[in-house]
Amino acid sequence: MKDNRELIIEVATKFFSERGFENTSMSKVCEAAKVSKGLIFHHFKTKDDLLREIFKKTTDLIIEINNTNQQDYTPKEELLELINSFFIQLEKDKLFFQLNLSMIVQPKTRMLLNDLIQERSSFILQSVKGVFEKIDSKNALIMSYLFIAELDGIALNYLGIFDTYPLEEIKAQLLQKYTNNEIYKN
Amino acid sequence: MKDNRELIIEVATKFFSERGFENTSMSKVCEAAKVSKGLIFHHFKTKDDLLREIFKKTTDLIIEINNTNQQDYTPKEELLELINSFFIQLEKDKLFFQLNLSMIVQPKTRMLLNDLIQERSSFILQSVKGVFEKIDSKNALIMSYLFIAELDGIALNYLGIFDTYPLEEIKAQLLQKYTNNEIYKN
Amino acid sequence: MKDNRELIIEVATKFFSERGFENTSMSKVCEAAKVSKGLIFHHFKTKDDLLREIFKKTTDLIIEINNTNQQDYTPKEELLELINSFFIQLEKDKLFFQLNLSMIVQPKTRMLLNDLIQERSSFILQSVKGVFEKIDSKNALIMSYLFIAELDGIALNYLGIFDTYPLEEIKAQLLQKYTNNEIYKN
Amino acid sequence: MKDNRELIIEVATKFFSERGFENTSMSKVCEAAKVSKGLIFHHFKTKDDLLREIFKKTTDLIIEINNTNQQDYTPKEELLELINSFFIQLEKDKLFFQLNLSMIVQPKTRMLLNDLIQERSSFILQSVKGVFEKIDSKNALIMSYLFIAELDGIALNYLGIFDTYPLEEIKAQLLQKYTNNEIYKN
DNA sequence: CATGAATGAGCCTTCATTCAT
DNA sequence: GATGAATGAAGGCTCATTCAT
Repeated sequence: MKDNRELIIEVATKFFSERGFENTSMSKVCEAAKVSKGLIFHHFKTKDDLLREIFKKTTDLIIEINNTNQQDYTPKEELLELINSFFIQLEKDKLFFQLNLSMIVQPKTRMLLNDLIQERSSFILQSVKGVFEKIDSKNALIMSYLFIAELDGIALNYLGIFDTYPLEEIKAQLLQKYTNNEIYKN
Repeated sequence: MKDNRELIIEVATKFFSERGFENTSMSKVCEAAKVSKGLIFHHFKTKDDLLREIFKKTTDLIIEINNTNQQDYTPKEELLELINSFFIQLEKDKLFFQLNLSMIVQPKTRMLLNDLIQERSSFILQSVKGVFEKIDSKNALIMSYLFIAELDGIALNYLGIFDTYPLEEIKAQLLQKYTNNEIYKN
Repeated sequence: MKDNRELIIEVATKFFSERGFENTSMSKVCEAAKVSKGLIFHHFKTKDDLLREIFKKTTDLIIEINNTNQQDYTPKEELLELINSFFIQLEKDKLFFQLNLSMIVQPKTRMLLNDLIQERSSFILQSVKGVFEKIDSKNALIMSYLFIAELDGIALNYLGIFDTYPLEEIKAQLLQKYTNNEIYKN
Repeated sequence: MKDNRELIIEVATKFFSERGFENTSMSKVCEAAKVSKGLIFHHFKTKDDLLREIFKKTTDLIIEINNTNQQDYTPKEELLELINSFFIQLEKDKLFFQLNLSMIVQPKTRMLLNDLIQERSSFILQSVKGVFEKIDSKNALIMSYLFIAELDGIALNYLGIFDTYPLEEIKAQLLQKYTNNEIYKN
């Protein structure tokens, strides 16, 4: 039989993604996981705890994805690889992005997860900055911020705002833009 | 005496921004507006209704802000003006952005507001595209999408992700980028 | 323009019949009658008042129906006429019976209408007894009670209990029964 | 300690009988049962659910009462026994009849219980028909309908319409009527 | 590790009624 | 006669959480 703790996390992640944290009750999670109400509180002290556990897991996943492309690429190749895997992931697992956005944007969950969010974001920032620095850009930091903003904005718009979003064209445009040497000259 | 309906909207907007829709109870709104519980349902059939009303108001505000800069600017000036007013607004009224992001990102509110969100976004897209087209860019549409994503991503990161966000530098970088002729050559 | 007071009574009667007294709100009545909330309370001090007014009206109607057949019939003909018009009315206006039954059976409405119910029932009892007495039955009173019970029971079963109710056959049986001289011999 | 679920049913049955379904709040039931508000919804998903549970229980009780007289009676004795136990029960437990009538007559509860009402009525009809068939009456079905209507009408009048109801005399009359051979000759 | 009865606060909503205009 | 804003109590129901077993 499957590990119950893991099962609960799985079900809760799915529910939090689809309906949001506030709109998912512990009871519903129990029901869907075919687990007693007592058990969920045995494994996670509170609902907030469960959320934090889930956030940590998604952070691990993000790091894992980013780590795989640490090969013997040139900096620019690294960048392209980053963009590439971002778009692939975005198309493959919308719910994953949905969950992360909503955890960050919802006032209550942001407060709850504040420390973990900071940890994760500074990791990502450093990671991206590492790449930009190698391209010898004078202002690697600012470029990293903008790069991240661009990708996050694309995810946001793709998921929440535009009914039809030309993901492919945008990806192409982005790839071209970061290959173009002009933008690094300032 | 102040108009109660308007007062309720004001208070609710503030609460929805600060704590989120799900985390704001109608009772709390009534209490803060010093109004009876019945009255809120006299003016708005449901809580969802109240949310829609608020979303419509923020859309109006967004349109209003964008309309003021339709003067005898050159296209590039228009763009700079757009960026400028975005950053000014972002710093001046974080809650306004917070509210809009969370309404769009929260699964439940997004569902509730879906039609209104589509309306608003296509208005914004057309509006931005109108500017890019005048700059004679071959792919005004894609550039518009990217431009919007960039700004949205900046708002998202500024509000939710990074504790310290170098807004000024980013703005400078952005202004420079969209003045630079290079990016329009493709 | 139609008289508003009458209009309200009409709409309320319909709603009370279809959904019951407790399940009909004054607001819904106002809405359906296209009348302001204030007006309904201008014409009827309370909801209970409105109910009593309606009950009185239905009593008037019942009396009216029963009075029309006070012609130069023989007693037995009178009885048959009574049965006849009961069945005709039952088929023609189920809601009318529905309303009367529910007003009498619902604890709250019965309490509210108690005096009016007693008035009406004793009128009906006297009316029926008047007929049975002429048939020279020794126990006209008991027969009247049973006669009324039979009709009420038929209405009750027809409306509420049996999905398919053989109203025609039952009517035939009843007509025959009260023509048969045997039942009067005791 | 007593079983809480059963206790809730008991209290609710009493309240539904005395004040009607719509006029009994879940809170009142909880209060009277000395049980938390949450518990009632733990055992019964909704108020409607609780009602259905109660209706089922009263059906069981009705069936149970009717089953006890399946002894070696002649058909006519069976009938008299039926009448007898009906009147005994009617005097002993007015509330029981009150509840059943109001559940059937109230538009909302009838809708809610429709399937269960049909089930119960057809059981009773078959049960009564079984007796009349043995008396070799050509039209057992119609007689059964009339018999049931008569008893239901008596209950209705006794409980709801007439302040003073000569139950004893009516019972006597009824017993005599169904002993009399005349009524079976057609 | 696992169950599910039990709690009590809180939520959205409805409703009869009042009152100033 | 007529309107509709305003009230406040009450209602059904949900939910995170606890605890005895």
